[in-house]
Amino acid sequence: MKKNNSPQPSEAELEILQVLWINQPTTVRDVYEKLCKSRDVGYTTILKQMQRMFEKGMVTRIKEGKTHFYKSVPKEKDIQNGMLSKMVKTAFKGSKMALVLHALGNSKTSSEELKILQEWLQEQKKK
Amino acid sequence: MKKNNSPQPSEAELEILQVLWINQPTTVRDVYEKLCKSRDVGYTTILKQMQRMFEKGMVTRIKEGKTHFYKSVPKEKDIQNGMLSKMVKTAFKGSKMALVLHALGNSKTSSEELKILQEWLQEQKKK
DNA sequence: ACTTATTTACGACATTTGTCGTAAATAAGT
DNA sequence: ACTTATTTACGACAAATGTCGTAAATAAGT
Repeated sequence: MKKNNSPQPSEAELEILQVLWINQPTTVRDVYEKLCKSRDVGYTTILKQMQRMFEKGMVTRIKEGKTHFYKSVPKEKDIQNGMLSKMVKTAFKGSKMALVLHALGNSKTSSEELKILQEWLQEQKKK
Repeated sequence: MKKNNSPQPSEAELEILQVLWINQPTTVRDVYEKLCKSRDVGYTTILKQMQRMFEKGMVTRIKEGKTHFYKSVPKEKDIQNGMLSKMVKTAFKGSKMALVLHALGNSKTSSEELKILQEWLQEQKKK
C-alpha cells in the first residue's frame, strides 16, 4: 500500500523547497539570496519560514559552526504527484485526462513537446 | 491580450464553486445539502463562506423572497486553467510537459484514455 | 582581546481561512 | 394573528500563513 501522506506545502514553502531541490543541503542565506532576486522579501522571513518547516518535519538540518544546513524531506516527485492528484480530485472531478487535456490545450504545445508525448504513447502501447 | 486574473479559490471555496457549476443559480441550503453528505460541516459555515465569496466578487446573487440564489462568476475552465498554470510555474519549473507526463505516469492510464490522447495528438499534427 | 558581521531564536502582528453560535428578519403553516 | 421554521447578518475564535524587528549567540577579522 502506498500512503499518500504528501504534505501540501504552502506557496512560500514550495518556493523554498524548490531552491533546496536544486542544491541540497543548503543554508538560509543561500535560499534567501536566490529568492530575493525575484521577490522583495527579508532574510528573517525566509529564516522563520525554514524554522517552521523544520518544526513540521518538512526539512531536516545539521549544524556546522553556527550555521544550519537544510535538506528537504519530501522528494520533489512526491510533492508534485501529491499536488496533482489533489487537483484532479478537487478541480477536475477526478478525471486525470481532463486535467491533461486542459494542460495541453491551455497554451501552445510545441512540436518537440508533441514528439515527447508521441513517444510516451508509443511506449505505453507496447504493453 | 488575455489577462490571467483567475482568482485562486481556497479549498472550501473550490468545493462550493463545484456545486455551483453543476447547478447554477442555487441556494445556500442546496449547497449545504450536497456538501454535508461528504463532509461534516455546519449550515452557517457554508453560508458564511458564500457570503465572503460574494464580498470578494467571486459569486453573484439575487434575492428572491428571503432567499439568495448564487452564481459563480469565474468559469470552471478559467479556474482550472489558472490553477494549472500556477502549478506549472511553481511546482514544475515552468515545464508544462513535465506536469503532463507526471500526471500520466502518476497512475495507470487506461486504453480508452490512451486513445483520447492519441486522437488529440493526431488532431495537433494536422496543423 | 575587541570589534564587527552573521546566524539564530523569539516574539509579534496582520490576513486569510475554516469554523460556529446567536439573534434578527422574513416567510410559511395553521 | 400567532407560532414555527428558515434564512440571513453579524460577530467571534482558533489555526495557518506571510511578514518582520530585536536581541542573543557565535564566528570572523584585525
